Amino acid sequence: MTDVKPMRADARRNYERLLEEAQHAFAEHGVEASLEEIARRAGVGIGTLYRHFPTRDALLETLLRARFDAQAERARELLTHPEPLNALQTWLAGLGDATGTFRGLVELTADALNDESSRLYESCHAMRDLGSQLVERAKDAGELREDVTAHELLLLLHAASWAGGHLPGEGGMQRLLALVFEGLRAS
Amino acid sequence: MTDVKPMRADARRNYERLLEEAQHAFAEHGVEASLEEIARRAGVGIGTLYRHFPTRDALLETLLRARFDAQAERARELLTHPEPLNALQTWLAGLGDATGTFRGLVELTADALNDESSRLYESCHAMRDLGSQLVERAKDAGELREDVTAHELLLLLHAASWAGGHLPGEGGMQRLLALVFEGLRAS
DNA sequence: CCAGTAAGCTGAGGCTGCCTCCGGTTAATA
DNA sequence: TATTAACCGGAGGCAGCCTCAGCTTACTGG
Repeated sequence: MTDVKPMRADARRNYERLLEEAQHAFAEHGVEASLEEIARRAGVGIGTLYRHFPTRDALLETLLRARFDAQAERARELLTHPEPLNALQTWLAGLGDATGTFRGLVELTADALNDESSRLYESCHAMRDLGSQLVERAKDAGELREDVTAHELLLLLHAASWAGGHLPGEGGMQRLLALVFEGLRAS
Repeated sequence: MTDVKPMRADARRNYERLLEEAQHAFAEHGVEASLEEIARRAGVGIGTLYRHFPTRDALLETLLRARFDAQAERARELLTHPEPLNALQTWLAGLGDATGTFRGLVELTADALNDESSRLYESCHAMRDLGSQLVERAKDAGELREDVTAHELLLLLHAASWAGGHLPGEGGMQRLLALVFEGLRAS
């Protein structure tokens, strides 16, 4: 079906240089990094960047797909963890770390969850499904309130990740996520 | 001390036209709305906008200061509310509504909380202090866990507000805030 | 009422970034 | 080695940011 012709050698070279530089640029300047700068650093015309990645999202998506897959794999492992709620929390924390790598990435992924036409929506499909299974398992075990949805939890995670990015030190997200899971009321 | 000379009549007129248009523009397009567009709609050269508001933040701050004051006033009222934790939650919800009016505003205010040199930091000082008093009161009443700080709570509120803005319908923030306050564990 | 002047106004211009398009280049193929 | 489809490059049009030098005008005191 989708048996793509192999790329021409120069094309492949440029494609890979672009991905490298994009990774650096996004890590350093956030998801709004200048595309022209990326092309420049890759030693390639701006037109070439657009040929390979027609939109900024397409570029990001290519960089992120591997992570989504890894995150899905992690969920599969955690589905056999003896403590369902802990497993869920651990998984969410990992996801939070992943979305914290590029400044501004959380916004993108949060929006992607509500936009079925987005490329990112599609490419994190498997991951989301496995996340939902973790949620259901925690509910079935009576460890998680029944009225909360996987979608809401994912959003809460994104919120914690977002907030962590707006805190000076490291590990803010972990602390906030813990608070959310433990609750705020005095025991 | 700060007895400012009264503005020239034309200056005052322009200043007010600019604020009006800025309010519209930010409400419609979020905090990244085009400043040139604002100047254009106000029937004023771009230079005039920059004369009155040297930065985008200065413009925003002028628009927001009144809200901060109102929010501080609200906190003062709630300090006498019979249920301290409820009072705190109510106050936070109000604050969340306020930061939800302009798209992108939450990011700004969250950052301002960590940047003492920012104009916004200063201008929401009184409001923050009163918020802290609400937190202390809830702790003293034994309704709120002792180990959470006012700063963390404010950040959680911002997180919920942020997330609410990334949810399709209305009232997402309220729901998420409630979840955070009630906790996630099954009862 | 008028002239002098500080305060205020303007918008061209330099910069950066986005994205498109088409003439020129080159890797693959036979 | 000649052919050609695939690929590359970067000029150019657009929009937004911000500054600055030259012009205009509201106030003032006489």
